[in-house]
Amino acid sequence: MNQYRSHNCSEISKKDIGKEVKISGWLNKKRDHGGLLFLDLRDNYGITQCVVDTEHDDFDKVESIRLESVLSVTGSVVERSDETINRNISTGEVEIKIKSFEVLNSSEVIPFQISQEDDAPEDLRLKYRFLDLRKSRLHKNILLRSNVISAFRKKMTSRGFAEIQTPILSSSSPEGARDFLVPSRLHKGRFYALPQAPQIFKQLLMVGGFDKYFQIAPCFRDEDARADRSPGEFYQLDFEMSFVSQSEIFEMIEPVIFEVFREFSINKKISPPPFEVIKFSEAMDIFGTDKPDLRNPLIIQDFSKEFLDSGFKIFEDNLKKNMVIKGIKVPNSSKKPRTWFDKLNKWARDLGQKGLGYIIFDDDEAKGPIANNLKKEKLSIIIGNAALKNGDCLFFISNERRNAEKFSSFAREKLCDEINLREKGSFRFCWIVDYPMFEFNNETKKIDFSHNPFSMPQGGMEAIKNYNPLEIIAWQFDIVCNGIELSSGAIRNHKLDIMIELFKIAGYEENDIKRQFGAIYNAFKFGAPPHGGAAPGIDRIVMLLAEEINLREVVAFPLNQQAEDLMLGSPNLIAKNHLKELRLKIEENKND
RNA sequence: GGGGGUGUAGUUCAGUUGGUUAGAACGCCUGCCUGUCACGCAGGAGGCCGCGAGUUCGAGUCUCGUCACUCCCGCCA
Repeated sequence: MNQYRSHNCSEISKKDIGKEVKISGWLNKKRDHGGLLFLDLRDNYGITQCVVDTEHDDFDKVESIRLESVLSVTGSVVERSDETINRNISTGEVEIKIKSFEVLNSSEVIPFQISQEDDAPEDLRLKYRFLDLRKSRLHKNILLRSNVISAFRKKMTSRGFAEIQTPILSSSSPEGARDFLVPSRLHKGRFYALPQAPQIFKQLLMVGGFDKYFQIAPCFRDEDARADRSPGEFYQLDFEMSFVSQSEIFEMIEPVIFEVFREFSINKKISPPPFEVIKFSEAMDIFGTDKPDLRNPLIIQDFSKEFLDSGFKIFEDNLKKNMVIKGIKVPNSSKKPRTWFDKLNKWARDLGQKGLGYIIFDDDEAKGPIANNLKKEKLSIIIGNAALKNGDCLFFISNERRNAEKFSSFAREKLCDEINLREKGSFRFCWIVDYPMFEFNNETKKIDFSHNPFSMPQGGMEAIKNYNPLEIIAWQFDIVCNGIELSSGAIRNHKLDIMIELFKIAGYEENDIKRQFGAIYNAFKFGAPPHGGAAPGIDRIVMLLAEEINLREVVAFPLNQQAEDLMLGSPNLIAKNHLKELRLKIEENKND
């Protein structure tokens, strides 16, 4: 028999009545009746109530044990009377009458409550993460994460994917996010970099003939945090396949994701495969973003044409300045008080817009300052094109295209929540496809890669020869769920001549590729198979499944927003001799 | 790098137009209590009101600065 327990804290039941058992765990709660004392013992699996009364010689000692101490209890399993059964816990029909006990490790007074939610500040929770992890919500999240990862492993393995590790000490890449650097002791002045993703390695695995690769891959990016973006590190279900088309990648991964969401969510409506496919350009038009939340029924329409020569001076002037006019129709809003519209207007101004104009449609007529200034025939065209019905409002955003798209996507979300239109209890997946290969950089006035320089352009060399670079579409795609980007992927470019042409467009010479991406350049001269893949973000998937809005709630030991570990105190200062060995010197700056 | 929010007891919060000794709940300590499971009852301890200036007869409250945390923008091919 195990030294510490015969059962865990969730498994003792009526069938054990009369048995002598031993359990160990944390003292979750005490209820002291003076002559009678109840102790709830908690472990990873559940809670068991133990009871002791003054007949026991060590009653006073038990009474004085502090919450969250670890103890083991030996005693007999006793049936509870009907009126004292606790239906909330699995062991609620029985309790343990304590014969003997041992405090295995006592606890000081805890800095925040564990047996009940107490909204402790996050920095305190992070400092005492080992206590925070005992709380049922976080504990469940971390176990969920474990189960999700394990399910992904099984599903990928059963589909013939090989799990292969790639290096953590890798080399800095010139494009993309800032790297974390690791100084080399053996090579003065040289650095490793932690991989932003195993991108190059997985492509080289394809060149190495492995056909189907996956990995639960840590990725490191030295960029600022968001609620859904951990600073420092995060995990992806990284996978890559040879001899596949985009649609075959979709067919492979859709059921994997669907099944995981179905297995690990309760009572949720989940988009079944095949997922909706939306072109990037279409998404930008309708949603103003390439990560639309499809639970939000509102859509964005363009009204630039309608406002030409319309009589509404402000928008006419904007159109002359090459701006656009976007509209969002919102149902059930015409009866909102004036203050509601004023607040929305203020909200828009706070976000740097000139305002948020609107037409109210009620009693079969359009009202409000914009409607009053519009020529009649233009107004009826707008009403017709927006299909306005009584009760609707049509909100307008006017700005330069990029800005208008971005803000209208915010407005679409804001208005949806204002009217409470968001579909509840569902996971809505879609693919965003056909990303442009290049984009025009307004600052440098040059053409840049818009997404991933290693994606295959649709149409291959023909497209490069026959189209304006900004019209070239890449075999590049994202998976989006409820407005969160879960994954991006691509059919990779495995042809060196095409790659050289693409890099030329972006202003690089062949030698630049050779120098910066030497391994790929080399490998693609020796028989690279056509290949492609993607990398769904594990943290975000678990976050959605756990219904958390912050990534830190699904990571066991997260960094805070400033990328510090408040428990270990990292990043920390390094001893002089350690630095010396690495031949590093810290430059003191007066401004620091 | 920039913008917003928050900062009062161990924790969550209240604190009036600036005005006596800064309150409550939970937690902690002490006592009472033999069927609780948010146990109950009584009492007690616990405060650099984030920090620093300033205005004022007087600042938790007003002003400026600063720090911490958080959300967002930039950034994240």
